[in-house]
Amino acid sequence: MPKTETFNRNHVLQKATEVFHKKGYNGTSMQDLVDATTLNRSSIYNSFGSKLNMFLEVLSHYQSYHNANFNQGLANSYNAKEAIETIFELNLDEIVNDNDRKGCMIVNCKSEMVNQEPSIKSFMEKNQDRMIAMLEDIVSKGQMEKIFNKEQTANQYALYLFSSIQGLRMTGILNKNEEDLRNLIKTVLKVLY
Amino acid sequence: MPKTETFNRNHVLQKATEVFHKKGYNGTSMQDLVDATTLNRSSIYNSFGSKLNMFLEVLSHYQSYHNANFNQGLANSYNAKEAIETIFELNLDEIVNDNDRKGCMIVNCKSEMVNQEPSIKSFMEKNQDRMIAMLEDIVSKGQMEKIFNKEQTANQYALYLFSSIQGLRMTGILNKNEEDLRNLIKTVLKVLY
DNA sequence: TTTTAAATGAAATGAACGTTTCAAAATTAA
DNA sequence: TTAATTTTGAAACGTTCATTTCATTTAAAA
Repeated sequence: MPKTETFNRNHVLQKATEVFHKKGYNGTSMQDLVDATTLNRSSIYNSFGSKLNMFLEVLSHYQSYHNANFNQGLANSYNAKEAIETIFELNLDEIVNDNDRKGCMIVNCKSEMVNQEPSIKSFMEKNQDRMIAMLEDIVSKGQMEKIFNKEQTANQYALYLFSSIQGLRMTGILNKNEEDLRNLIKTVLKVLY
Repeated sequence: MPKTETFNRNHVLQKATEVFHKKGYNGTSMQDLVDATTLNRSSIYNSFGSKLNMFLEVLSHYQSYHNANFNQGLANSYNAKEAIETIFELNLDEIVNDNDRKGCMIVNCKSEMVNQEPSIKSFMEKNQDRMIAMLEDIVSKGQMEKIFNKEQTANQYALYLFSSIQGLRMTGILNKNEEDLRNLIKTVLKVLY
């Protein structure tokens, strides 16, 4: 009986992601989203409820796209050392290909909205927990394989790596010199071996 | 002959800094600034020209306040190791005392505006150059004193430290556990010794 | 005291903001 | 074809945006 949703929700989210990533939440207007998605203003509100709600979906979309990328990289890794190096390599790729210096959308959003919007704060807390759990898992395996030292706990190293990734993403906004960044990563990882 | 500027420009900048730091550039309205400074709307435009121009002055104000803090810390340091530790300690203090999780205003602004506003990009490039030059100088001294190793150049270590500070500030937005952060800093600095 | 320029107050500018409304068009299942 | 429901278009909502205007008030230098 009903007319079913005709537009491709993922495609719309992708277009919305590009705008939000480029301009940030407060810098993006509803008109920007109408233009980018070529959806009608009413359709956006019908389907997403509000600008904030759409942004939250966009964040999840961006996050799962990233995770898919990471998981594929990790699946192809022989051991913990390679897994960690893959994570940093994927981040490096994103930096080098980020021609308009947008940075990581999740890092940007954390800096823009955590202290303003509880739903975003909660998203970021879960994101951090998940990231650290994943890193801790890898480090832990590396320590059992004696590839990584045990001078600090896997959890401590995980927080260190999480912090280093954020630093790398911030640094990569202005410095996209691949040699510099590879060296930076090398220095970051040295402490594990 | 003329009536001279009666309001305290530094005090006004301080109040404006608090708003911009809390809400970000796009999240701050002219009304917010009128309320915070208790200056008249016209006076703000007379004295600062535009919102963007005021923000640029605010950034410099924030930066020089920071530099003063850092320089005092550095002046009291016996050697390069202490100097670097002081820099991280001062950042840790700011994180722990940042009750509303605003993060570092310069990091936030970099993530919000570098790809949108050329004047901000230029500010951030200069900021980065200055920071790295300062860090390189300290590392270089530490290497001469044989307190730091020479496995990487002073410039490479400086970029690493710059990146680590940004990571620390991003991490400190959600994680303000002092033990965690001290451990993180310890891990960051280990590679130098 | 007069001159000069800055600070103020309050209102207005027009554009943009996020959101709502609702009738018309489109599409699918019965 | 009919009934059900979503998408669309376009306009409008009231609010807020950054900025301008200008007459008035203030205060210091001449």
